[in-house]
Order: sequence, then structure tokens, then C-alpha cells
Amino acid sequence: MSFDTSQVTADLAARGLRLTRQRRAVLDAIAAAPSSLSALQVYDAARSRCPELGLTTVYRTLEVLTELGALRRVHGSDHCESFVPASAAHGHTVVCSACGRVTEFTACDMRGIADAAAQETGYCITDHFLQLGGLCAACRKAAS
Amino acid sequence: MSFDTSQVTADLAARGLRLTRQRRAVLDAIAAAPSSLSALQVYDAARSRCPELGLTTVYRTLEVLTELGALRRVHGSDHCESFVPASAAHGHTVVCSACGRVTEFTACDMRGIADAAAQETGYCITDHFLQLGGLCAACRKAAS
DNA sequence: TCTTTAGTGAAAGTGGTTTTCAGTTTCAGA
DNA sequence: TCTGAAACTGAAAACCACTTTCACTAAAGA
Repeated sequence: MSFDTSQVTADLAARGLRLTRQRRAVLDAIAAAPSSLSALQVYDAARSRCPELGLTTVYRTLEVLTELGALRRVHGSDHCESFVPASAAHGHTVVCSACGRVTEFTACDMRGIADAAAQETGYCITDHFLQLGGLCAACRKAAS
Repeated sequence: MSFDTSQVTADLAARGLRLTRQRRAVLDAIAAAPSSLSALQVYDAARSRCPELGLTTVYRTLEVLTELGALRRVHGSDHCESFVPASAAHGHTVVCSACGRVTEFTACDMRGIADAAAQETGYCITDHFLQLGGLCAACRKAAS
């Protein structure tokens, strides 16, 4: 997975922000990772591309890019705040329980479930957070 | 919401554990709360029932009870680790965006979505984490 | 060039969570 | 009723992810 740099640059510019070398390193590190990365893991990975990068900048960059929609937060069972590239405007993630790989999917017709939940609880459902777990194709192959 | 104490006691006993006064205080505090509580909030709430309760014990108890299935972890947008009673073996939560109230619902037929995601990603889907957001009946009434 | 603002990293600070440790409580068996 | 083992406890210390502060640099526009 890689980023459409010009899109990110434009999104940043629309807010008066810039795509610096450091931000680029953070984006690249996350794009190159096979699974989701925590802030500290991003720091480690991005420093091979930009050694003078500071941890402060990583945290700031992750926040900016998430707000921009270029990244998505993933809740893991071990560490509950890690990041993956967000390619679609609205998408969800599947996490492989064996290798940790994170894949995005867009098919999420929640209407049936939201309706049922609304009826059961009396709530007016407005949003949802969904994350699936399972085995990726490679791990399934390796297991059999 | 209240706990079936004998059930919790039995579940603990099955592992050679006991339902102590402190653990009881933690359970009661969570059962009495209208919304999900973080560890620190549990500590505050439970100390009114058991003043000598220590924070260490709260953390330990939350872990034990979650593992036991008596509590469920909820991921919030602000603090990503808080706890609610788990009444059903498998259930999900709806969080009110206005007042923070957490309600459980059991209607979750994920087959359609899991199938679609499997087809899109090549994963074999085995589990899911779903959390809905919206307005509870009371807040909807108050808003209109 | 000059000015302004975004952006940066090191260091210090913060605060939630875990670990350690020296006890206390509980329970089964003698 | 004792006794020993194991569960259980809270205070204090340690840990560590994350945030704040601050002096500075880089870049864009006038």
C-alpha cells in the first residue's frame, strides 16, 4: 500500500499545512508496514528514513494525518491505538490473528444491524465502529 | 443492571478464586454506573463502598473479571479502555454520544458483512468487534 | 530581503498502569 | 482447633507512553 502523495499534500495545503520530510517519513513507514503500527513502532520505522526525526513530531504527525483522513486508528487487543493507511473515505479493517496483517474493506452494509439494535435499545444509531478478525489468505495456506 | 453474584462466585471458584469484599465493591460500582467507567473512575466509585480499596486491586480485579466474562471492555473515542457489565455471552454495545450511557444489544447477525468482507479481502473471518454510536432515548427526547 | 507562521526536536513533566513486597485473609486438611 | 499453603491485599516505587514547553529552523509570501 502506498500513498497518493499529491492528494495528501493538497489536503494539508487546504489547511495551511505542509508535507515535510518528517511527515513524509511517517507516511512511508506506515505504508510500508505489513500490519498496523503503534506510535512508537512508527517512530522506530520512520527513523531509518529520517534519523533526526523526533518522537514529538511522530505524535503530532499521526494526529494531523488521522484528522486529515490519510490514516485510520485501529484498536488492537494488546495495544489499543495503532495506525494503518486509510484508502477509502469510509472503510473498516480486518486483522489477521496469526500475522497481524491489516487489510481494509469497504463492504459494510450496517443497516440491518443498526435497525435491529435501534429496536432493541431505543437508540437512534448514527455511527459504528467495526473491526473483523480472522486469518489472511497467506496464513490460511500456511496452516493447512 | 446488577450482577448475578452467585454466578460470578461460581465462575471465580472454578478457577480457585474468591469473591472478596473488594471485588464485590468493583462489581457493584460498575453495575450501578449509567455509563462505562475507566479504571480510575471505578476506583473512585468503589471506594465509597469500600474505602480501604487500593488502586492496584482495582486493576487486578478488572482484569480477572474481564477474563471471566463478567465485564466487557469498551473502546471510547476519548479514553480507550473502560468497562461495562457483560450480561450476555456474546453482545455488543451502543454508546450514547450525548450522555455517554452504554447499552448492550445482542442482535448481531454479521454473516452478510463477514461474507462480503471475506470475499473482498480473502480472509477467513472468525470474530468481530462492533460498537455502535448514537443517541439514547432520553437524549433524543431532550434534544427535540 | 524581511516578516510571519508552520514545523521541529530535546528535555522536562504528567499521569495511567504495572511491579514489587511485606503483609493479611481464607480454606482445606491434620 | 491448629497449621500450612495459596489467594488476596494496599502502599510505594518503578515504568513508560504520551504531552507540554521552549528555543530554534525552514519555508512561503510581501
